[in-house]
Amino acid sequence: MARTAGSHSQTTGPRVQEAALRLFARHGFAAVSMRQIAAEVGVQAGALYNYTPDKQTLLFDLMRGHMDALLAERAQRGGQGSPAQRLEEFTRFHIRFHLDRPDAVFVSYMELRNLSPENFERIEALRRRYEDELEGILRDGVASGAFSVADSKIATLAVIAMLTGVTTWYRAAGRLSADEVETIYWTMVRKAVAA
Amino acid sequence: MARTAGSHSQTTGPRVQEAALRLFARHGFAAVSMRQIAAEVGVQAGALYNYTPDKQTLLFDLMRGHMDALLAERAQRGGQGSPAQRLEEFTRFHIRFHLDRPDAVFVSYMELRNLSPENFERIEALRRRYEDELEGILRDGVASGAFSVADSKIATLAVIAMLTGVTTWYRAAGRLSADEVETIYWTMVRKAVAA
DNA sequence: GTCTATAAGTAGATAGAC
DNA sequence: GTCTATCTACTTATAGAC
Repeated sequence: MARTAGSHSQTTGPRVQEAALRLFARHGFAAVSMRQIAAEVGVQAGALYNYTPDKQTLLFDLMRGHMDALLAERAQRGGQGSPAQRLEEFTRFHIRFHLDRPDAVFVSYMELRNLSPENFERIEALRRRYEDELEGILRDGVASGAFSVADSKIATLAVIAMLTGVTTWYRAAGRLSADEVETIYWTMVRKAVAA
Repeated sequence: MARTAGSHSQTTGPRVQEAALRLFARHGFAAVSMRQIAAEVGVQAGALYNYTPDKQTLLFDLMRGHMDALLAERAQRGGQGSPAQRLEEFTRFHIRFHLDRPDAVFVSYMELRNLSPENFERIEALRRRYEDELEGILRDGVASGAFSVADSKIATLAVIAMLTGVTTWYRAAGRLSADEVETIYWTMVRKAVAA
């Protein structure tokens, strides 16, 4: 039987990552034991060490994978058009990307404290690259007179905080579709930075 | 020598709470042991149990204390004036209150997962009361024609997420005073919900 | 109120059989 | 590649001396 399109891999490596992501999101990195992850996958704890040298690296790999996917998808969608068009595209992309990966978002924002200093710096560098793209859009809009913000860096962080907050309350089964949510947030972002 | 005004209590109970708050904020509830808290206070681990029945209750008391202080300060400042005036007051209050207590904010938003189900529900009820006040302001403004938002509940959560985000980057030693930050955020909030 | 000592259980990680 | 077994260290919480 052919593998179902879009189904998850049946090999153990990816299943370890999926189980760890789900458990870390639900209970927190420090509260989850390697034995719990192993039980979720259906192997014994010792077997996990075929796939990660230690628990810290497992966390780091999850977070780096999330940030890499975020930046890779941004790179694909070349920001074209006016600042307002680019801002709308960024806003809708950010919401959609984050709603599609609630566990990865949760872990990537909540478990920064549990990264070793070196790993923390690597993740922060990736996050800054993402923020810099939004700040560039805002700066361009200010330069062209389309936008007005007192401080482009603060506006960047404010917009991202507002948009990322969707993940704390959105449920796919709720009264609003992802598309409706995007439109509501885009209206607020557009007005907040308007000239 | 008289006790310095505003100095912390010298009794052990409050010092346990302060140490726990600081350590939970820095490393996370699950990653901090009772021994670490005791070492920070300067006693042995067993002595902590004179001040809390268990670690879970210690966390809950910290979070309830934070929410109680938040609601108590709101109750003092009766929301008077036009919706726009009340929204500005709420915005400035929220930023100031949260910047004054970075550790309590961090713990209260990050450690919800580590509360027992009963304790989680109690904290959530307090948080909803706070959100409801902002939603009331937004609803009143929409009714009077001063504001325009597509969905008052989503606008409430979006504004709070944006404002609370300040705590992730603000440093008292940075280039902006708390007052300047308040003004920048108020400008964005005002425009985002403007009619 | 704080101490020392300890109970009873769990943690991350490794060794070696299969 | 997975298992069982194990090492060492640490966990929360309690008991009883002072």
